[in-house]
Amino acid sequence: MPELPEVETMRRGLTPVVGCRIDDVIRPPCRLRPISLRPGIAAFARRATGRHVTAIGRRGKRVLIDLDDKQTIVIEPRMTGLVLLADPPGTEHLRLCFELSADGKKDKPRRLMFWDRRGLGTVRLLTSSRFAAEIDSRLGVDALTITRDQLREKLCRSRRAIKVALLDQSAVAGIGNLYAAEILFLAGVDPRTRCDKLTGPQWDRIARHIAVVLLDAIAHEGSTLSDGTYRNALNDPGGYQNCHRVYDRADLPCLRCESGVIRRVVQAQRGTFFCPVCQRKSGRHAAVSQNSVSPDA
DNA sequence: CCCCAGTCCTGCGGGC
DNA sequence: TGCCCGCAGGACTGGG
Repeated sequence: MPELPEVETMRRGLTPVVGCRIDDVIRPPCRLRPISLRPGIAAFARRATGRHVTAIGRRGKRVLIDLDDKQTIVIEPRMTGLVLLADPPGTEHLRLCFELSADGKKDKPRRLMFWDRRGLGTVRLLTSSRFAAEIDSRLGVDALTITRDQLREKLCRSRRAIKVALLDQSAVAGIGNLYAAEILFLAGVDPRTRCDKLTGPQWDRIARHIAVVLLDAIAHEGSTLSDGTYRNALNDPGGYQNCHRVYDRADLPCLRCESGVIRRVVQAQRGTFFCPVCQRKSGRHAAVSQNSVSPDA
């Protein structure tokens, strides 16, 4: 499931597309239900064809492709979407193709593809005013740059559990289910703790470990789970799955304390993984920062 | 406003 | 062996 580190890795792999011209936008034949595409394919192709790509960006879990007339293509991979320059894992889930040219420049990609096994992903072509209305106004500060004070100000009055609040993209953009679990583990905070009950030191540790975990995951090029779906733009898997401390480790011993057993509970209909020993509600337990399991050790 | 449940979707694995 | 059902969850919507 692409979260911020996976989408950032996609973005970095897509930079060769900058300078390319979009020659056509094609929805390949697909027996499955079509993904959400706005506007429809005819208007999408008409508005994008002939435009040059000026930048590849990212906001939260969305890939942004800026065009030379201030339009932006916004791709949301959601659960299983991939943005690829290399050939996709298979053609039956290929959802959208951008045909590219580069005015004789060598080594430029000829196609950019959106592949999505489950089809929950979306692709939109937005004008700058629509971008402001649909992206800027709805997403919080990007998780990679949010400060402790911004995070605390945004959430400290909420009665939601901190794990649920971290998934709210209008508060902080980019954290999903997997990284929320890893962040709260390293911060030593029980994921069920209400935001309005968190102490100052706990906010410090949460904010610090948002950056620690996301940067470390980007350095490993994201997490490719056991279903093998996630791939970067060149169809290569990430490596951070080998660094997970709690996610998908229910009933296994805690890698840090070795006395706790990782628990799985359900919060807001999503699985939450945590160590009941290392992550106590009292907050008395120190963050996991001096241990070999931790990235900042 | 705040928060939760339901919805979309496909592939996979457990149970029978 | 094969079928069915439940589960996975990001983002949005509707309702309490």
